[in-house]
Amino acid sequence: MSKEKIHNISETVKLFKIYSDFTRLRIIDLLIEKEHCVQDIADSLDASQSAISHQLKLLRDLHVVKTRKQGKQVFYSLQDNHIKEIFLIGYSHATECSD
Amino acid sequence: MSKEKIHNISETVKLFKIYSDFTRLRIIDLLIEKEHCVQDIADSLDASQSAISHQLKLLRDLHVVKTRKQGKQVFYSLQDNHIKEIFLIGYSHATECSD
DNA sequence: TTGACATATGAGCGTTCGCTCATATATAAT
DNA sequence: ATTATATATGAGCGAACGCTCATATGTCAA
Repeated sequence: MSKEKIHNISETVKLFKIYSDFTRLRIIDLLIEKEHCVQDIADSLDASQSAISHQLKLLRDLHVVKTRKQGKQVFYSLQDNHIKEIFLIGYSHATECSD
Repeated sequence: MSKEKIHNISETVKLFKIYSDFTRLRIIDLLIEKEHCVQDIADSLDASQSAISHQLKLLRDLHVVKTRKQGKQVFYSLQDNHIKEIFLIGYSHATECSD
C-alpha cells in the first residue's frame, strides 16, 4: 500500500470521525437548517453549554463550522455544502436500509 | 427533536463509525478490489492476524462483510455496494479538498 | 490419531474521547 | 466600575476502543 494511499485513507478516517459522534451529528443536523448560537444548540440537544462548546471548538478546528459574533452571542453555521452532502448521504443510507 | 429523528441520527452515527478507524478502512479498501482471506489482509496491512480477525468479527456483526470458507481459509468480501459507495464518497471528499 | 496450519476469541492493558466541574474571557447594561 | 449574560477552556474522570497475548476451534495431511 503506497504512502499516498495511506495518507489518503488517514484523511478519509478523519473525515468520517467528524460524523461519528451523536452530539456532533445532532449539531450538524441543526446547522443544516440554519445558523444557531451556542445556548440554542445546547437547549435543543438537551446538553450542557460546556459540552456543546467543546464540540464546537473541535468542529471549528476542523473547519466544519464557521462563526459570526453578534453582541454576546456567537452564531455557528456550516462552512460549506460538503458537510451537508456527506451527512445526508450517510443519513439516507442509514435510514433507507434500516430494520 | 423527535424520537424518530434521534433514532435515525443514532443509526447514522453507527454507519459513520464503521469507517472511522484506520485499520477497518484499509480492510474495506482492500475488499473493494476483491475478496481476501484473513492472513492476506494482515500481511497487506502489516498488522497481526488477531487484530485483523477482531476487526473482521466487528464488520461481520455489522453486516459489512460476508465470508466464504474454503478449506482452512476464510475469504472475506463486502456485503453490498453501499459500503463501497460510501467509502468512495468519503475518500473523494477527503482527498479532493485536501491540504 | 497426531501434528500443522488458518482463523476465532477472551482477558487485560494503554490510549482516546466526551463529558463534568470550575473558572476564564468577552460583551452589554446599569 | 460593577454585575449579568454568553461563550471558551483547562483539568480530570469514566467509558469506549483497538491492540496484544494466550489459547481455543476448525480443517487438512500424514
